[in-house]
Amino acid sequence: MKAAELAKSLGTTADTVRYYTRLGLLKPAKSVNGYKSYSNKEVSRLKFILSARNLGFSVADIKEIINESEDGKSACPLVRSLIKERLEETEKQFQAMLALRGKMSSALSRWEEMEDKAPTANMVCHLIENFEQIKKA
Amino acid sequence: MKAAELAKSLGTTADTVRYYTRLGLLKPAKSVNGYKSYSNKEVSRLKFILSARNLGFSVADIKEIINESEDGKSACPLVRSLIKERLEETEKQFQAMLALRGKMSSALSRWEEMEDKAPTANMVCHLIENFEQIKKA
DNA sequence: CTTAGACCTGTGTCTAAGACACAGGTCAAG
DNA sequence: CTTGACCTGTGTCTTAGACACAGGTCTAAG
Repeated sequence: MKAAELAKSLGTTADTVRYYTRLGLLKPAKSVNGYKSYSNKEVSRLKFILSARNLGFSVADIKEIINESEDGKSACPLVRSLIKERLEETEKQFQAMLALRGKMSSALSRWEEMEDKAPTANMVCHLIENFEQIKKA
Repeated sequence: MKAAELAKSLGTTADTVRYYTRLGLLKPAKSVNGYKSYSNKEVSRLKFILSARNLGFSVADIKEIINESEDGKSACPLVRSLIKERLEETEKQFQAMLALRGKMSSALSRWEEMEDKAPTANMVCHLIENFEQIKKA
């Protein structure tokens, strides 16, 4: 099985397959022609990686998880602790995006009623430069 | 004014100042000793950049905006159209994060009641591997 | 004047997770 | 045997700075 076939069978790209292979998450055999040859084991391995990515784990997390399981240990405790961390990060980013979205949207609606101004020596764009101040007023 | 002074006066880092300088957004004079020397014009320029970053513009956007204004044109139309784009992107990312947060949080709570399992030949971690399926059941 | 130490410099490299470019290899149809 | 479609591995690029590092500057003490 070639990289592109594996990729297509799981709905991802050959570049992604090659990336995981470069990192050592997939370990294909070298086929005769020098191409990498992926077996059924790689299919389920990739399926696992994609599921984990989908749940918010980083590739580094996944590497750690796989290493643990390859040592014969249960990865479950690690998995639980990692997702706790990732969820906290996600929550922070989520709040940040929420705030940003509000700011952007309020800027957009305010700016639609404001006139254009030419730049001056100390002003690039009055829309941006006055935004925070106006807000306070 | 040295990079670190400029940075501190606006609550950012010297690395950030140097980064913007590298990109040509700040154009300090060369001081005698070879260090870069920032004037008051750079202070207001940096203030502008930080405000724009804060509103969700990318550094590339800001470069574009500054170029427009340095051509003597009003950057306002560009600014409005850029923020519209950025807001749409932010909205998409926001929805994605919302969904991800929900998925992660539901995974976490479910996994806390599930037992550890040792890995098998075709299973790295049953928590992850069974998550989507269980959800459907 | 000298020296120590604190602080600063510019430059180069690193990050995540692939996407993209590219020179070249493979392979089926003709 | 050749054309063309598709594939390969490798190297570089992306964001917005952070960090490392060898060395320069500057102030205070001796």
